[in-house]
Amino acid sequence: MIKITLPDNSVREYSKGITGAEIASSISPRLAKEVLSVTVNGEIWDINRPIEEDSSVRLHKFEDNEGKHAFWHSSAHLMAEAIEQLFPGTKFGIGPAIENGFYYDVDPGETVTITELDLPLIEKRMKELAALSQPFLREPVSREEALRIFNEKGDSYKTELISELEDGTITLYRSGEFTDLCRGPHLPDSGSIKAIKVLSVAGAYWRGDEKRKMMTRIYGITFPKQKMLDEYLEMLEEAKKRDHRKLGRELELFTFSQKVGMGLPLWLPKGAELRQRLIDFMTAELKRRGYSMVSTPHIGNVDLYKTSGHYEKYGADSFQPLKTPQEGEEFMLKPMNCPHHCEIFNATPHSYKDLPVRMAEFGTVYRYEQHGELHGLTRVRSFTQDDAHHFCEPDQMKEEFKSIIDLVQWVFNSLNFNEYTAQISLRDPANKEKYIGNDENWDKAEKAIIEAASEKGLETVIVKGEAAFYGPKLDFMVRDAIGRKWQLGTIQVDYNLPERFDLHYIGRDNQKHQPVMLHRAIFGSLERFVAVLIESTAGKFPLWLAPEQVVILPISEKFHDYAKKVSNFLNNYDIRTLKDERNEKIGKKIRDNELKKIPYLLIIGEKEAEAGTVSVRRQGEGDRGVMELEEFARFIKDEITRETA
RNA sequence: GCCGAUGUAGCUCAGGGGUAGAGCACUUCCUUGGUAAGGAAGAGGUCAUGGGUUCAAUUCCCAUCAUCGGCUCCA
Repeated sequence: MIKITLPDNSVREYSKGITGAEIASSISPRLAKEVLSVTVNGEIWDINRPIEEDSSVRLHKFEDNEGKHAFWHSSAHLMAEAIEQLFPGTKFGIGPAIENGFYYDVDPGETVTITELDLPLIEKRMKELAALSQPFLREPVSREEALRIFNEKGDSYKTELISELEDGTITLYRSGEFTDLCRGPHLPDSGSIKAIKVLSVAGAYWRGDEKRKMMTRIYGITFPKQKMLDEYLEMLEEAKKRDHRKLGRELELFTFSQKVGMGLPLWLPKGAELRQRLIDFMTAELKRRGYSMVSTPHIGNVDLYKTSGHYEKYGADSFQPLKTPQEGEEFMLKPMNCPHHCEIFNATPHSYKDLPVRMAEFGTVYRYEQHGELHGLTRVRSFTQDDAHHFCEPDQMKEEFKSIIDLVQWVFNSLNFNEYTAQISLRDPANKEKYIGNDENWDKAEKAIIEAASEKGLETVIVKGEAAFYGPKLDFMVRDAIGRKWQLGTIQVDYNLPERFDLHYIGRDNQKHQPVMLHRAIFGSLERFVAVLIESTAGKFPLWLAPEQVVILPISEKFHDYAKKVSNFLNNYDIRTLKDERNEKIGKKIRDNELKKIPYLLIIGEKEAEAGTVSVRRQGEGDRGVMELEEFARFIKDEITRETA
């Protein structure tokens, strides 16, 4: 007998060789039906793999990530089997489960291309194969044996992978006619894969290396129930409606022009106002928090970037320097603000008593992004950072970090942004020579970040090896409507620039000392932030940010005079007001202005004109009843105060 | 930059070797209306751009550009 410890710390005795599936059925028949994978002593296993010793065990259903993982991983094998049958001779790369579904990278050979038209065929074959309920059979093999099998198949990608694996750890999984190199775990059989959608096809470099072969990546998703797939597809459709590129056009916020150039956003009046309001909001808070605003030009001498080191590292992949009539004089469009800010720091002498210096700028920068990478407002070639740099003494670093985390939390809370994650990026301890700055400083900085985050109650993920070469960092990430991850705010420690720009301050000992420099952005860039804001609000901005707050809808021409009076009245309260005086019926005006997502609609007719009132309607919520003019103005002001408090 | 797809009116899209069509938006007229689409008429397009095939190309072919889905990169 062996002892099995369950997550609730209860211990049950089973005979040696018991499987996860059998444990599940000993607990409940329902669990037995739903269990997909099992964690045994921290390792995820198939549910039909015998457990030979005392273990702690966790059973996973589809609702758990571990369960989904097995489900989708098996689905990837199913898809590969379908592809192998439909496109004989296809070579296979990797086919993992991902956050939403799975993909498989395949190479169908030089003469064959798999296009969107083939996806329904693959899907159909997958459904046929799933219906066969083929078991996924685990088979440990020697490396030699594995190489022989995949050499025979001509699967060169697989043999490349195998040759990097340690002998004795290699397993194959067989399902139907398909055999794959795979660590597992898998479902017992394909029968539980009831709902299948092959989603899309894309190119992907083998092992993510652009020098290597471009493979065909096919994405799919599956569910145990058709209803779940329907809901997922519906959710995707809904998400598309929130796409900031679509809403940006519909709400007349921004546009792009081929003539101006790709990736160069043009802010339309309503978008520009929204953007400005964010700037004003942030500026007011920065002043309260001891920042000084600075302003620097859009270009800088090439020598500036040679000093900073950016020219050497990124110069070739940047917009190329501008020349002037003067021989040998070259300027670069600024790709970041920090070198300029360093020179501002250098412009005046500093005592330790002045530190920390906090220097902020809404600085527009220009980066040459590759064509294929441009994406709406989230990836552009010209954008405005809410950039700032803190210059402080080493001992002040942690406090500065905390103050910045506090600011991020304050801003995100003010905007009802709850769905963000924070990632701390540290050095790769195995590759310390990749980084500049000494060990002691790095240790100090990494410790300061971790402690600051924990003291601010910020939940973080720590990733080793993701730090910049010049220092560790803390990034704030959010997801867009389709679930893609974007970085917004960032806090980075920099040991490079203070050194290169020879920044210093006079310490208590009357000696020169080098300050620590922190880079930070809260919005990240206004462009990306607005994009994320559009998608998270579906274009229904909070009242204080809405380009138009109130629209007045007179029932007929007879009430245009009263509409003007209402409009003037609200304007005196700085409430952004529009009138819809088109010759249309009130139902039509309501519909059109609801679709424009203007927060408040005021309907005025005979009753209102006589009584000096307005009939209030909240976007998306309907009739709110009649209010006195002043009452309404106060009501609006209160809402704004609540939002920005 | 790479793989695949797409490009027709301001927007969403249909069409197709013989110089273009719908709905919405727009303009004018009728209607002056009470909480999500009143009616009529009209205007609007070198069918992304440049080549080629053809008696004839917006349609077929090639290239370029842009957009979309990914990959790579991201100070």
